Amino acid sequence: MIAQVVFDLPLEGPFDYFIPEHLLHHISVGTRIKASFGARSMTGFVVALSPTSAIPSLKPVLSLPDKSPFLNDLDVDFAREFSAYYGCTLGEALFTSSRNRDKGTPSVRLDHTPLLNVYACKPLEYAQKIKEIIGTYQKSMDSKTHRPLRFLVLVPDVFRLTALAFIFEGIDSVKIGTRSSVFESDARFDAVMMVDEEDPSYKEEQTPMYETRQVLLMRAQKFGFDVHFIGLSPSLELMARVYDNEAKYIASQRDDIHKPRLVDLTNYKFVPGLISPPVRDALEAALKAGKPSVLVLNRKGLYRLIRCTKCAHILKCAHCDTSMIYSRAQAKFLCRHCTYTLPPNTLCPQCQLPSWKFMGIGVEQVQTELKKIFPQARVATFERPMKMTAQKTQGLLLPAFDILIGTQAVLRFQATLKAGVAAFIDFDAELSRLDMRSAFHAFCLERHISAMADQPVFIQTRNPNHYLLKFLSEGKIQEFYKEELRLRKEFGFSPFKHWVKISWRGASQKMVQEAAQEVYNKLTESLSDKYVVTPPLSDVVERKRDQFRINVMVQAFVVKEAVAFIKSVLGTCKRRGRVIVTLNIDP
DNA sequence: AGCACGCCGACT
DNA sequence: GTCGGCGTGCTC
Repeated sequence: MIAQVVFDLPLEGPFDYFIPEHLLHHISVGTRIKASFGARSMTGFVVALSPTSAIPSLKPVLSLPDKSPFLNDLDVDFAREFSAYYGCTLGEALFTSSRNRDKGTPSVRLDHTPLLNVYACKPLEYAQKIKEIIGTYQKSMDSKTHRPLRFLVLVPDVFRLTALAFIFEGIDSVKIGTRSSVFESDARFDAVMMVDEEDPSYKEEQTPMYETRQVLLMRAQKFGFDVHFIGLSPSLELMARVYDNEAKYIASQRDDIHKPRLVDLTNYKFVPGLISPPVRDALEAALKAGKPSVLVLNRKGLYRLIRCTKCAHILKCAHCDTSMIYSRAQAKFLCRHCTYTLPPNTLCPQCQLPSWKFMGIGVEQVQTELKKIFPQARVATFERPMKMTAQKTQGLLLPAFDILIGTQAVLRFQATLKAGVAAFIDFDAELSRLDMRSAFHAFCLERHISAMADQPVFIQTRNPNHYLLKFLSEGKIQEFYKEELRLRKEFGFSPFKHWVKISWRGASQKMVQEAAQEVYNKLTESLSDKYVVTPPLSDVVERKRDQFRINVMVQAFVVKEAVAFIKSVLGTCKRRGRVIVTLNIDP
């Protein structure tokens, strides 16, 4: 008997191995095996069994690392689908979907049409909502014949993991996990609940760059379990399903999030210009009432640009194509993409002077201004420090404060912090980002900050006629979804059309350019009318950690078709030593 | 991907 | 003379 085996490599395979007599009855599709591959010994997955092989001389399966099969044929089926969608090999798909999984738990399938529910409610009510959903399953359960109920809850980050783990401590019918736990979802769970499914943390940023919601929906279809999405600002992908009657939308009865209050900055001339009079008055009132306030400035609490006053030279990172930023807290210059830092007494490389001018605004300037206006107030700042480990961050607590200034990182306190006043210092920065999702991101941020405050949130803007601000201030949430979906349809974005981003990176700019150009030429030659293909273009950050980056975007109706096409073209292209190619679906 | 093989240039 | 850079090709 021949085992067809795949490895955790960018090689399609499969590779044939003969099964020695003594292992014959222990090997099936999904079994993990050890075998020699080229000059090294590797672990692989059996993806098929065959009596014959076209390869004349075969190596043997050496050993089995597990007592029972690690995965089964259903898992291999799923991995096939996953690899076709995300453009990785079957081996890479099997290894990613098994990496964080308990040993010996191949997937279970039920012939059941999955229920898709979308619950709109506030973060404070999430735990309650999960309990309610569990309650409905307990009610409808046949107590005599049924096994114990089991639920899987997916959360975007460790903060919500620890918060929910605390609430559900000792309840072993509920398993809580982050992104990679999605691969544990199968019919052994009566339902899978996904919290804040629009959160960007759900997107894996390493290959295969999967989107957790997409994987969950793929698995629900394949394995037949119910899915309940719980969140305050469901994604457009999900709402499109709601409008198409593929998912049921259930709004919380007490949907008491206030409409925001717009502060049109063009109506005010105030010095120095960060806190407008209406926000200042509201903060003063909150201070008198002894209530905490939250100010959001979604820029790291640092000065954004450092320029020499003499020669206008801008201080840049030695390894990335970005300007350095200054941290008053750490008292040094930082690069936001790598670990490179420069001491505060750094001289201008051109004129050897230490006379830097700090440009742009950050959390620290707001803090300075507030201390002038309210000298008696306790002002705290919060931002996500770079390169922070999960353990460190979990232990991070807020000091006692009257006014908190923070980036969107303050959202990690949304389950516990209740603010009197909440305000966006510069909402326009959210809207002007070079990203087609910027309006939706701004919408999510506004909804979550609003839900933290017990009075209408202030939005400082110079652009009050932006459609997002119009809809928000009029409380027309569904209208915003419909407009955003209309735009996505018009410009061909998810969920209507999809974009595959092909990225090249490497130390040699020339080699990266050549590699991208070769693929672009072949893509446009062979099927130019079926797909829209953008020419090779440098990434927003041209060089990151000493690597040059170039992207090509391919727009397509059906992701799997486009991915298959792109992979076939990549296969015919010259393989350049130190240029790395990656695919990102709907980046 | 990673490892071997093989071909050139630079050194004890 | 040999060490080591890196381009090429292969892995059942």
